[in-house]
Parts: sequence; C-alpha cells; structure tokens
Amino acid sequence: MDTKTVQGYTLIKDGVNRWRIPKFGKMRVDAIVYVNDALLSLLHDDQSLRQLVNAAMLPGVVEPVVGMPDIHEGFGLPIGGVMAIERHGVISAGAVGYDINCGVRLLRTDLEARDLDKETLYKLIERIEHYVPTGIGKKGRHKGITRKIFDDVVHNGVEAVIRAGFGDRQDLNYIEDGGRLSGADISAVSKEAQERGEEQLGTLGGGNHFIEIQRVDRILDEKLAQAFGLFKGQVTVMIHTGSRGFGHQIATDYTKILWEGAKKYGIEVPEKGLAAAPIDSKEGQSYYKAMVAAINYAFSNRQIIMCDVIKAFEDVLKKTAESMGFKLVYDVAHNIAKWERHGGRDLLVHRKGATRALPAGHPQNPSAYMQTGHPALVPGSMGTGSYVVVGKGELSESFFSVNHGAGRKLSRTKAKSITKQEFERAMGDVIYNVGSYKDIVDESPLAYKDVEEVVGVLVNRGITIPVAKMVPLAVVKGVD
DNA sequence: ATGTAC
Repeated sequence: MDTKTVQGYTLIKDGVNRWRIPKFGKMRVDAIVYVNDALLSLLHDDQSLRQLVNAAMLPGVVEPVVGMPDIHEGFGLPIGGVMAIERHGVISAGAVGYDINCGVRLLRTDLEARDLDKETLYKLIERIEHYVPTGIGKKGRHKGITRKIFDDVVHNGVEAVIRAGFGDRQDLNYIEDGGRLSGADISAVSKEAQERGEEQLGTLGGGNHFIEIQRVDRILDEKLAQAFGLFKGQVTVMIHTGSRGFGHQIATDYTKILWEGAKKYGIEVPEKGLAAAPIDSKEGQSYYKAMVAAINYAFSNRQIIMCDVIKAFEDVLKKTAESMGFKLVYDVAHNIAKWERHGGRDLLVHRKGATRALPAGHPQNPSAYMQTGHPALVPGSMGTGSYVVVGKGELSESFFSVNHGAGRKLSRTKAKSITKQEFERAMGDVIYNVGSYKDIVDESPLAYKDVEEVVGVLVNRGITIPVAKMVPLAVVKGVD
C-alpha cells in the first residue's frame, strides 16, 4: 500500500492521482485529494489538508470532501475544495469564500493574433482600462445605470443588465445557470454591502483578477474546439473577477452571523473559517439569500465588463463587435454554493476554487453544449497559459467539479521576495498595464503552480478532456 | 478576495 504523510495526515494512494484520507476522529466522511506526487509535496507547508479534514467534520457533509490539484490554504475550506451537504446539514460562508461567485468568462473572436502588433495590444489594454475601472475600491463607470437596476440585478442576474443595454439575450445561454440563481433577497443584505455593491458594479478589482487578451496556442481536441468556436492562432479574451466589495461585505457580515449561529444551534465548528449554521435555520437561510444576491451580481459584473472590453476593441480596431466575431464562449463560477441533484438527492454543493464541469449529455448543460459538455475555464497565471477543458468519466465523485486554476504555490508575502529580473523573465513577452513590477509581483507566474501539471492531473485521472490552451498576449491587472 | 483594522 502506497502511503504518504503530509501535514501530519496519512494519505493512502487509491487510484491514478487520487489520495485518500480515511475518516478518523470527528471526521464524518473521507477526504479525497486529486494530486500527483509533485503537487502533493507542495502541500507540506500549508494547512490545506487540515482544512479539508475539518470540513469533513461538519454536520450533513456527504462523502467525500474533495481537494483539487490546485488545492492550497484558504480561510475555512481550502481553495480547491468541494464540500457537498445534504438537505438538513449546514451552510458555511467560509466554504464559499470572500469573493462570492468569483469566476471566469471567455470571449472568442474571429481575429488572428498575428494581426495584433505590440502597439495595438498596448492601445487595447489602455482602452480597456479606460472603460473598466480596475483596482481595489474603484467605483463603476455606469453608476447612474447600475444604481437604478441594482435591485433587479441582485434578484434577476444578467437578464437585468441585458435589459439595461449590456449585451444580448443570447448571452444567457452561455453563462452557468443562465446568469441567475433563484432565492436572492436583498433584505438579507446589510445596508453597507448594498452601498458598496451599487457603486462597484462593472469593476474588475485587484489581486488575481484580470482581463487578458490571449492567443489560442494549441488545439487539443479539434471537435470540441470547433463546437466552442475556438481555433489555433485566434484571439480570445478572458475575464476573471467576482462580486467585489458587495460579496466581500456579505461574506464578512455572515461569517460573524454564522459563527454566532453555530454556537446558538450547538454545532461544533473546528475553525472560525468554517463557521456554519443549519441550512434550515434563520441564519443559514439569510446567508443563502444574500449569497445568491452576490452570485447574481458577479455574473452581471462580468457581463458589463465584457461589454466594455468589446467597446475597447471596437474603438481601437475600428470595427464592429459583429465583424470581429465576438461571442461569449462561457462563464463559470468557481466560488459558489448551490443546490444540485446528485445521486437522487438534493445537495448544497460548496465549491471554493473549484469549477463545475458537466460532461456531454448531462441534463444540466446549457442547450448549446448538451452534446459536448460545457466548457470549463481554467486560468493559469498571467505569464503562462490557460485551458479550456470539458468534464468526462468518473466526475460524480467530485460532484462534477474540476480545478479552477493553477493554484498558488507561494503566499503573497513570500512572493514579494521575487526579484524584478525573475519577474520579467517569467512574464516573457506578455504586455501588462502596470508600471512597477512591485504592484503585481505577488501575482507573478513564479507564485503559481505549473498549470500544465495541474491540468494534467485530472486529464490523466480521466475526468477532464483538454480542449484548447491559450497563452497571454496582454493582461490588465488592478492595482491600488 | 477586500474602502487589506474592532
């Protein structure tokens, strides 16, 4: 029997790139981690496995809790964690994350990367920055409109911003859950969160959020790529952002409320980050209503940003969106909790740094992707590359989830010690909008795991099909 | 991730 000890836990190898922590102590279910040896050895210094083990102790948790190959330490559930809870179990804000419905959107075009020279790329990112406010605390350019439609947005999602003129009704078919979950209730959201939300709709934010102009570098599955409108040498645009200060405030508010709730209902919570209350309780219900408001908001935020990015391309290239072939490929959430049907029962699946990936034929696929499975978007770091994959095979164990990115290897603090030379070398020819490398050094490719390796783990495990790899040409990051 | 602090 192949075993390893990491973070004091004994893991048993149980299949290709699959390690099991059998339940012990207060764990109610086993934990499974999808990693290879190299990625497992990166986990020695962090607390991600302990966090996964702790999640396995929560009431109502369903076998197994799952760690993805990009797993690393977070607040509560690790980033790269999946935790499904049965109907009468608990809901946890920390298992969704501070950036509720952080997610990724991919746009395709008919443009060829070879037609965009450096000067044009610089103009494009400059123009994108003109339209899309970036950085922490920034307010939206569309405040006049977004304040008016705010209530509509949180309850009805992307449909509301489309009604206000951002994009086309067709877009709804290319967003997870049609860009809206039901059950939002603004009255469950604090005044403070509402104020932050009204002002920040249509902004990118900071940290790992980005807008990237990419070139399709490799097609790995010709048939699926064609179905997604992707071809080699093509220009694509990837947008990575979430619910900004709105979701953050909700997460902050409810972490406190659920912590008190846990005490009130006598739920043993192993750490503050996993603060949780019964789904059926007043506190749990309120969090769900507020969380869904933030989910709808984040989908809408990416919709507005998409429209602004397309406007920037129209300005610079002096062509219409239509003539450039702009089309939304897909939009996925990777910090979310939602009700899903698994194995004949309704489960509240918490995904934190994990992406849903429904395979071909799964009834929950949007109609456009029923025959193929929907694209799952896996951004790497800003200097390396990103993948489009599709789920396949034994995905039910992970509740139809795959990894969400490369995953951090160095903490932000540790990444600060990367030198300018190291940073520039890692960025290669990629153009970026930031003057000083110091402003984004913690987002250096060197701070991230190797996306090829991370994606390869699930490919080799037989639960994803790689479809296309995109490499960055130019990236817009937010700085303070 | 985040008006990065109760």
